[in-house]
Amino acid sequence: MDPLTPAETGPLDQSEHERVRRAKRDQILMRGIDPYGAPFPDREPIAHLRERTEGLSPESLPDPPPSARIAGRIVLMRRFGKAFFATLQDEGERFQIYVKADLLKDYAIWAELLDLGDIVGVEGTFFFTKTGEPTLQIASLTILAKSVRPLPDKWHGLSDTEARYRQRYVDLIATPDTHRVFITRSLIVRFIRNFMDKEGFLEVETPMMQPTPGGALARPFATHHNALDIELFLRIAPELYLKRLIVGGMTRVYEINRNFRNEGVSTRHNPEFTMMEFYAAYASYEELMALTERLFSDLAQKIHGKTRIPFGDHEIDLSPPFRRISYLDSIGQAFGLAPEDYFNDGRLIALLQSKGIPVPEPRPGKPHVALLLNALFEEAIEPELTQPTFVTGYPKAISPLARSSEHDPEVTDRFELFIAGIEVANGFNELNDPDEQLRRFLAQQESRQSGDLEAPPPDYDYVRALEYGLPPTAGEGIGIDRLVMLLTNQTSIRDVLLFPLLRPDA
RNA sequence: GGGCCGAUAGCUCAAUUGGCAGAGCAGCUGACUCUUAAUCAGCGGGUUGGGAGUUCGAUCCUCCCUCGGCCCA
Repeated sequence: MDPLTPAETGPLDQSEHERVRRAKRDQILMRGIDPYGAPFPDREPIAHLRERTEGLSPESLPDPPPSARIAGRIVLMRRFGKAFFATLQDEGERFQIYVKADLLKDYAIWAELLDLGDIVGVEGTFFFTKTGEPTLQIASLTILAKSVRPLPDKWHGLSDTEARYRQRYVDLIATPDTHRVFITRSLIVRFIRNFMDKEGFLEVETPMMQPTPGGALARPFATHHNALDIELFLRIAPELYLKRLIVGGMTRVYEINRNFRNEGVSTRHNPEFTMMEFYAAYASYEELMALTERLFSDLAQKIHGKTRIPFGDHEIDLSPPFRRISYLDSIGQAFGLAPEDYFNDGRLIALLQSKGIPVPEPRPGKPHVALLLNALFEEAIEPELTQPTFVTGYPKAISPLARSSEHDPEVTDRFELFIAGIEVANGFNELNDPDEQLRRFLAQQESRQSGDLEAPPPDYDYVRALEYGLPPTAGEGIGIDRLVMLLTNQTSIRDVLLFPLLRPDA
């Protein structure tokens, strides 16, 4: 094999380390050994070997001792003259192996040509070292992949955040905690599916590419289908499709999948994120709040073994019931505002000014009063939403898909759940009057035409579905990434996404 | 979009007032058959993110750009 030329390697730089490792790889090759080995079947996961040998001690070691066949990446190596210890890592778990010259054919080759980062398969017998470390004494060794790049520092690992996100594979090798977060993430999602199934919900999958994006206020990503020659949008929410299913007679449905919103990135936002949406016919949003409390406390039990969990500098108590406050009344109480002034623009502006809070500029398509209320809410209420809190009683003006309350037509039967100041869930009684829905769509279209790019276009087929009759239905969305953040104590969404969106490397 | 901070060897980090760019790990050579961040002796390794400017002289000061982090919108 001819060495690659710089023109061929392109942006893949070659350090001295890499040249040395490539030379070692070539020496392995020259001995007739494939440095990128064949499959290694029937290997036992290291975690399993650990479990299997857990109860053993040097005194209770059976004769003959257990044997094992494991594979993994060499992450530590301690060489002596005619023997070496190495630590193999497999699925984030580590196990020590001991290789002796008088027990392994070709010992000299491996002692010379193996590097940190190489992946090997080994067979040997279990024993305890003098210091009591469970170890596998190796009788055969196969190289499965030669690594030609050096690993990060064995002690400090990879701490450069940018490198951790761009080269997640290296982060996963070097940072066992990263591996653990994503194992936990998988556990959480599986637990939620199980929970929803037991609650009688049917898991469904609805289009991610939609001709008419809707179900949320956000700018979509646009794409194009060549064969049909049509414009399509990556979904901003599955909402309108899921409610079509309720019209069709599926009474309880849920979907866990990706949404895409063409907006900025932050510690809480990634343009693609995972959401669970679910809808329950004949139910009310109060039932969903109760379900959410159960789900969250069960999850905390499952992941932490208790409902008080650490997050950043706080301890969050996820045992039900969660605190409930009213959006409008909490603002009213915080600022001494009378209910008849809740929607009084002039009064709200005066209030903001007297508190030295910047008065939000009117924006196309948004009722100004909604922006004013939101400014007050963010100032006085949001900072106090550390412990789980359901905020209810949102004004109709900021809830275009929610049904108006029977008691007060100005507010909707809606809640948002805040934990650690993060909005993790949003649910409401769905609007099922087709004519009212059409009016709200048309109002959004007007906003759109006056420049509000987040207002979705009308979805006439959805209105037609409502005309067939949508039973009274409660629906909710739970941000899975944010929930995983809470349960794994990660304060940035990027740390619970394997591959967060970054600007391409220069 | 705005403010603040950061980018130095493969990795983790230093570098005094602007004066020869260093250490640990990793690598290479040698010793070592129970180490575990192995140890001991020796050696090599840099476009200081990119560009421009000031200066006798720039990792350091100024400006522009790229990428990232945190906070704000």
